[in-house]
Formats: sequence, structure tokens, C-alpha cells
Amino acid sequence: MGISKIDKMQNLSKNQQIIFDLIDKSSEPLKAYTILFNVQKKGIKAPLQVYRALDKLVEIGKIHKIESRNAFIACHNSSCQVAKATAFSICEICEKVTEISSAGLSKYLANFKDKDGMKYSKYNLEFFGLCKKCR
Amino acid sequence: MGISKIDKMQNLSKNQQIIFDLIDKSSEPLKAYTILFNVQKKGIKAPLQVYRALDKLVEIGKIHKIESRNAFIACHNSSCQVAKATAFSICEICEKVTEISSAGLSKYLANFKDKDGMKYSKYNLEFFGLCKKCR
DNA sequence: TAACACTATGTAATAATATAACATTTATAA
DNA sequence: TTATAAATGTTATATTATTACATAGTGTTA
Ligand SMILES: [Zn+2]
Ligand SMILES: [Zn+2]
Ligand SMILES: [Zn+2]
Ligand SMILES: [Zn+2]
Repeated sequence: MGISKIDKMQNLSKNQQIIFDLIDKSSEPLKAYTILFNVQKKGIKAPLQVYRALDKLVEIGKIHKIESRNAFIACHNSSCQVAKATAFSICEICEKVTEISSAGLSKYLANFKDKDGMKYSKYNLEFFGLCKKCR
Repeated sequence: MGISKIDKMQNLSKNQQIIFDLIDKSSEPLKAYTILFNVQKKGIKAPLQVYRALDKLVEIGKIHKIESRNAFIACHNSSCQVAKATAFSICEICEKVTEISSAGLSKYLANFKDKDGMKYSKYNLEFFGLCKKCR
């Protein structure tokens, strides 16, 4: 049994919850200043308030940063703890981003050994291509 | 037979060559403004001159961007054409970055199919952990 | 050569992304 | 309650990257 959505929901502070809700209901990755603009009516006025909430949400695995886009999406692997082992597909035309949840892939990467025999439990993988719609 | 170092060397413009040389001889990934600072004595004075050269060097595969660090390293896979299929290990303490060159890994990722059966020839993978020295 | 297309360069201004520093408040728990 | 950690508020600033426009070089071909 994984961590339920309810479990993951609690413990968020006010700003964290406001910002998570915005990201979670978004159909696309959101950038920090887009988030800032959209939560100003809720009293979050400064970049730092956004970045602090984002840092925390990333840390606890509720959102992920898409490094190549400087944008954030909610984690929809509600039943996994892969906050530190992430994989995404990114459409180079419409910029749609999808989190990849593949047991085979995560197993392969978690067990991958480099030339020194070193394993890595933490990684981020971004695939690029065209999504179904754009192909 | 792959592309030789000589082949890769030619065709660079003046600014591209200056900036590539700096990155290539660096023992660590370099950030754009660090590069700018270091090439000002050679007449490259503006950020845009640096970013344009970086864009081109990335495009032709002579350097790679480490997305999670906003920094650039020279490609040392001189005999491969994987400009668009990159993997790195990053030490979370000393920030040492190493390009991973594993036929097994690149084969696995190039053949990976997502839920829709989609394959991706382009990807970027960043592993995080501790390097030999820092372990 | 001349005309053309293409690539690269120079320069200034500005946009976008992210953090430092410091004061205060709120939540948690011994 | 007292102590501790976590979160917030605010201002200023640092870092990373692009827009816009003008100019110069390079190679191709009419
Ligand atoms: Zn996730
Ligand atoms: Zn698309
Ligand atoms: Zn490479
Ligand atoms: Zn290290």
C-alpha cells in the first residue's frame, strides 16, 4: 500500500497549499513567476514566498521541477515515493509534459552501475519528442 | 569509425572557438557568466555573444548543458554522435560532473517505449549521488 | 564580378529566474 | 510553559537569458 492522496495532502502550510493547488489543477507545467502572478490575489506577493513553497513541495515529492523548462508539475504517481527518481516526456512542439511511471525503467535506472560500479538512487530523466497530437 | 577530434574541431567561428577552448580545458562545468568573465580579455564583452556561441556548440554536440546546474561541459565522447542523448553523474557535495558513456544505457533508453508505445531518440539523464572522493 | 543567402558579430537594453538578509510569526513538542 | 523548528513577510539584489536592431564576414552561383 502506497501513500494515499489524503496522506500526501495534509501537513501543507497555507502558502504551500495555495501553490500546490494551483499547480495540481494546471494542465501544463507552471513557471515560478506565472505562479506568483496567479496567487497574488491570495496574498502571496513576493517571489521568495513562491520559491520557498516550491522548494518544500519538491522536497516532499508533491511536485517536480522540469529542469529543462524551469517549470513545475504536480506528481501524479500518488502511490509511489519516487520524488527523487523522476522521468518525463516532453513534447518539443506543444510543450506537453507527462510524468513517466514505468516499473521497468525505474528498476533499470536504480540498478544502473557506472564504470566505477557506482549506483544512483536519485536521478532525473527527460525524454524529448513529439506527443500523440503533434505527431 | 566515428567523428575524429579534428573533424569536430574545424568550422568553429572565432567566438565559438574561444568559448569552446575555455570549456574544454576546464575541469568543471562552467556557467555562462563565468565564461563571459573569462573571455572578456579576448574581446567577448556581452552575454549574448556567449549565449550565441553556447547555443551553437550545444547544437553541434561539442558541449552539453547540465540542466540542473545551468552549466556547460565539453563532450568527451569524441567517437559518438550522442549530442541529443546525454547522461551525466553529478556529485551533490563537490559538484563534480562526469559524462556517462554506456552502450547499455543508451541502448536501453533509445529503445524505451512509453505507455503509448512511443520511443524517444532524444533525452537527458542526470544521476545524483556522491563521487568517489566524497563518499 | 555581382547578387544573393546564410552565418556570425557587436551593442544596448531588458526580461526572466532565483537568492540573500533580516525581522517576525506560527506550529510542534518536550 | 519554554524551547525548537518551520513558515512567513518584506526589501533588495544576484543570476540567467533574450529582444531588437545594426553590421560584417563567408560561401554560392548567376
Ligand atoms: Zn512523481
Ligand atoms: Zn505536442
Ligand atoms: Zn557527450
Ligand atoms: Zn564529490
